[in-house]
Amino acid sequence: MEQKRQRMTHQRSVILEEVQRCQDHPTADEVYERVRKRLPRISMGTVYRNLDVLVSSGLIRKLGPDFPQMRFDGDTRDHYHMTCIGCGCVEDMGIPPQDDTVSQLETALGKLTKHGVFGHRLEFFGLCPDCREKKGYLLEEVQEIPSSEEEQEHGAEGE
Amino acid sequence: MEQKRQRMTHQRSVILEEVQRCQDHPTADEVYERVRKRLPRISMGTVYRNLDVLVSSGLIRKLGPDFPQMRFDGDTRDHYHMTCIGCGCVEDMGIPPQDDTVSQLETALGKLTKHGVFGHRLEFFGLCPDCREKKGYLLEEVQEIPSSEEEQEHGAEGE
DNA sequence: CTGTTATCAGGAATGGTTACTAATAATACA
DNA sequence: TGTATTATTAGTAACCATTCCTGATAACAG
Ligand SMILES: [Mn+2]
Ligand SMILES: [Mn+2]
Ligand SMILES: [Zn+2]
Ligand SMILES: [Zn+2]
Repeated sequence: MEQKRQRMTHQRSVILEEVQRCQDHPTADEVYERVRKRLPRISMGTVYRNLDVLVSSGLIRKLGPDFPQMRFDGDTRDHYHMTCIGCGCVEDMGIPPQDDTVSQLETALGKLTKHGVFGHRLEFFGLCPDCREKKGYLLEEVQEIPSSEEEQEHGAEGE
Repeated sequence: MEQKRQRMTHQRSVILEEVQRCQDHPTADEVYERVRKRLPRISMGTVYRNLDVLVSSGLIRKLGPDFPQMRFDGDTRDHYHMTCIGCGCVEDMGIPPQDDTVSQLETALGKLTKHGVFGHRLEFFGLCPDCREKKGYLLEEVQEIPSSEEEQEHGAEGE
């Protein structure tokens, strides 16, 4: 399973340039619109394909829904969730959040409020008990799937 | 604009029961499958409609992508983002995260690692400068849109 | 009961994304 | 500098989750 080496096409480099140019966070169709001004014949599929290539080679990052489906929770109390990157299931965190950490976070948030921030969300990624049992998972597949969620954000840390 | 008062239909109560029964976090189609065992003629549209009604009346919660589109970032350095609940844009947080808060968070995370957690994501919600300018926004529309993102999760706090 | 009308089932439409295919062009190397 | 190999392309169809539309049904106020 050797990775086929990839070519630098005109389309790919233009897409990269356009994503890097501004410091905003364009959606795929916004990238498409920008690129189309320079390459009027480019297709949406090419944009999506190259964005993925660029993400997996680390040249850009993907922000976005980790899983596209909405989920519902009959428990309306405040609690944290862990999304399993193995199977995509969502579990309540068995361990209650460290209160001091959270309150520090909220204190920091308070300072940010005057800058327009008034809410946050903290979510966890990991492996559910079922997926943990299927050993070797961590070593094999984990690197592939979450090229978008694993190391993606800010504070995400490897073990 | 008085809200039309809602009826308690058989379908609605069954959907509520099924979401509340287990403590997992079903997707809409999983709810559909469960409900269908009791109401074989129910339709997917009914499930979606009622899930939304139940969410907005506070009986259940919605977890899920706040915005369904992926976004891309040409800046691969670690940094936080704020999603504007007014227009949906994503901005870099002007203010760097408080290091002590983040390190505390990661310390707490370390403890969780042995429970299968090995990553997290922290994102912020707020109003971008453009939307902040359109005053009254906060008072008018904010309550409607984020019935799902505003107070939804764990640590989300009002100002 | 009865009239009003919120809600229903069914199906079509939408939006974002991915998959397929024959044609094209980037690169290794002769 | 050709030429062969094959990754990549444009275009289009398929996909999936969700929303919208319709005439029929049923909840419930009076
Ligand atoms: Mn939960
Ligand atoms: Mn950014
Ligand atoms: Zn799992
Ligand atoms: Zn905005």
